[in-house]
Amino acid sequence: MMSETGEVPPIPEPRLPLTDAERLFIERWALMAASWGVPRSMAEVHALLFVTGEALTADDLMTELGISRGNASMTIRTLEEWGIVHREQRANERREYFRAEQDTLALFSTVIRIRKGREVDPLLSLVTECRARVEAGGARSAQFTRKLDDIQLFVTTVDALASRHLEPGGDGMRSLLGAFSLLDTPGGER
Amino acid sequence: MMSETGEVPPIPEPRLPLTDAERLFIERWALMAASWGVPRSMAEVHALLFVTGEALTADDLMTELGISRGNASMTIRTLEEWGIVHREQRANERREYFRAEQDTLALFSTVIRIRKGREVDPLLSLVTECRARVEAGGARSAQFTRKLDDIQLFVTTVDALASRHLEPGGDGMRSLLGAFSLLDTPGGER
DNA sequence: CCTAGATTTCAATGATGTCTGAAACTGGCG
DNA sequence: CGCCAGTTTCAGACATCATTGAAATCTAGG
Repeated sequence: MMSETGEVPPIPEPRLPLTDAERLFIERWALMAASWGVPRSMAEVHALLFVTGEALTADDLMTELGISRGNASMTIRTLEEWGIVHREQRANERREYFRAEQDTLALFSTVIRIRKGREVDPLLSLVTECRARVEAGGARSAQFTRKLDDIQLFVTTVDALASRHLEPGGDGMRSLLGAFSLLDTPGGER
Repeated sequence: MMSETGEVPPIPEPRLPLTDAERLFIERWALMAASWGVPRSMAEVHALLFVTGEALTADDLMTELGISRGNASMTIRTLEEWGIVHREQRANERREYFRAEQDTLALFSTVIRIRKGREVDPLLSLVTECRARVEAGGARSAQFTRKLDDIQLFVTTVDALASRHLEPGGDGMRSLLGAFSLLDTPGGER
């Protein structure tokens, strides 16, 4: 595929000389991913794509990060499902290239949306099911109901916020951060 | 307080007949804890203490949840460090009782504060260290710097919010939820 | 100072989830 | 039609982390 012309093919892929800063970023990003419940190698793949902004092949990922082909494949699929990595096809090229979402705030927005779905939304069905089973008679039922009310208050507020500012396409994240700064300036308490 | 008179001491501990709703709550809470990075048995212990609101002994926890003494001990220590469970000493009683924070929103506040420390704050040192290493010359250095700027914007905003509304003692959580509802009503975009 | 009830610690075990590597699959090209 | 570059799948190896249980430690009372 690169022997097409037969002349001066000395530099096959000048895409990937990483700087020190970039390497550090990848390492730390992967380390943090642990406390996020994200597999290390998945975080590495994403960090590499994110930080370079380049379109890379599966082999680039494998050699640069020292992971297996199978791992790279499955990881990329997941990243794609999350919507933070996209496939690209090059003319006259069989193999696929992968590129990461470059808008940092959109990335955070996506991550938060996914985690809200995993970690906050289930609380709502918890509340619903528990409500269906509290018998008014129980000694602790009043306290319990109050707790359920508070949980629901929390979840619905987060929900409203998310559906307003965290929708897939938009740049709602930036407006959300803006709104927060406004909240901060008045200096209401203490 | 009920064996005071010395007569009819037939029921040693009437603290713990759990209702169906309470049992369900504990089960689900523990299940969700998995996606939170919290050990299952730790979530169970906390859920039991939280949902009943009673002061329970280590043995209560062990028999009700079917966990070992060692596990109960270490788990309680951690919950104590997080500030959502407290020890109590009863007069004329050697063994300790444990009781959970009962204010639901204060609980969420604590959880969010802890997770921010684990998951958001490290981003700041990542940014700082990376900045120290970007050489202005690199081909991608401009893009990289922009990303670092955005990450820092995100972290500092979250930080400001947290230090204003999520401080240990206060009921800042309620005011935060209130502020969010305000944000929602105007209906700025789309 | 000793004893007994209660708690903490920690090495060994068990469970859970990630990663690898080889085999199966896909689709384009000679 | 069959080969080849590339991609996906999956069973088993491996690593990580929670949990146990017994031994060490602690503390109040005798």
